[in-house]
Amino acid sequence: MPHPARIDRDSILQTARAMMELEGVDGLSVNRLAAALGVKPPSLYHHFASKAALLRELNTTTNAGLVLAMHTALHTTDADLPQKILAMAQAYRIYAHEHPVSYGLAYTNVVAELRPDPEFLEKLALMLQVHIAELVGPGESLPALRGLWALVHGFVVLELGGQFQRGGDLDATFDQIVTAQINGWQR
Amino acid sequence: MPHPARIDRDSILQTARAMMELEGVDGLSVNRLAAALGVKPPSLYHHFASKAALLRELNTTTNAGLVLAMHTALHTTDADLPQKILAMAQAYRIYAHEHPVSYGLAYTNVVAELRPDPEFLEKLALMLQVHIAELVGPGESLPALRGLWALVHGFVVLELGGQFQRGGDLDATFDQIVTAQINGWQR
DNA sequence: GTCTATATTCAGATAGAC
DNA sequence: GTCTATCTGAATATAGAC
Repeated sequence: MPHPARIDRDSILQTARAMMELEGVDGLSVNRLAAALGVKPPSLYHHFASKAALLRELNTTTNAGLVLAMHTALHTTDADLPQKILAMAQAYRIYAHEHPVSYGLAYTNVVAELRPDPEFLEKLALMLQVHIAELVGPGESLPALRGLWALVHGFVVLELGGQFQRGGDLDATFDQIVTAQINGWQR
Repeated sequence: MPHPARIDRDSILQTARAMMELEGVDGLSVNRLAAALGVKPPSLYHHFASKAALLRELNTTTNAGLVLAMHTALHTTDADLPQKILAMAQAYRIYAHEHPVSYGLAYTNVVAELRPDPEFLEKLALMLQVHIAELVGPGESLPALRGLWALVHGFVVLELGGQFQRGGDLDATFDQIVTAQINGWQR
């Protein structure tokens, strides 16, 4: 058998993700990806229409990972409401730390072309919004959700970008600022 | 005179910035920049050692612009402390809106190579921290500063990235969440 | 200080044989 | 489904003449 099937969508995505995390978004080229898979570049185009399509799939995976992480955090905590929200924020941050390059691809550098299925974004958003609504009332739940998302996202991006140059306990800071944001809405 | 001086550092930076804002970071290539300046690519290398050096200067300009915008906002407001902090946050956001691509280059995609002089970052940080310290006390001023920065940065990046898909009055939301963060620290 | 000309490398993508 | 072979284009950067 000269050419048995050696790759499929999953193995491509997995390798692409690993390569991206190791060498940055720019380090992920079609040529290099093919080489890492032991295959020639044209083969990849039988599985993905374009590089953009591949990146879009990677972003979908990232969002699914975020949703799962938060879901798990939520259901392994039976504390009060503010604690549950904090637990989800922590899970989000941890996931971003574990996949910094993937997270950056999905949420900074945002090119419309690479935006994943909006359905996933809704899922992610609603999961948090439900609990926030309990805290601040349904009328304020959208701005409150956005404030929390902005806070968590901003913190993660700044710390991953090395912008907090004066050190300090960033884990503790994260908990403090999330708590402050929650408290600020409750009064 | 066959070859009079036609460009200098300032004109290069100005044109580079405009080109970047119009066509994105990837639209700014050395070749295209030279063409826009009516000059050939090699000429640029007499003014900047590399493309990275040029981008680093652009980032320094962005940070200087942020500092100036916040400084101006601060000194044209004589309200109480929370209002002053809000005014600075608003000025930061407006500046980012006016230079979205430059802002993105400076604060997302952060490659160490392109990081501007840390001195500017300190300036930017201290300006805010002084006022935050009055609000929360000096001991908490660093985490509080970081929380505010994360919130503002995160909000700006998400809105510029088109991630707030459900519409709404984002100006009002911004004021609300910044106020919530400030209130959360005051209790 | 700018030019012409070019080196070098790499990108994403495709045609057509097997 | 994978291959060989190749296209096309663009990128950053440099040597050396004027």
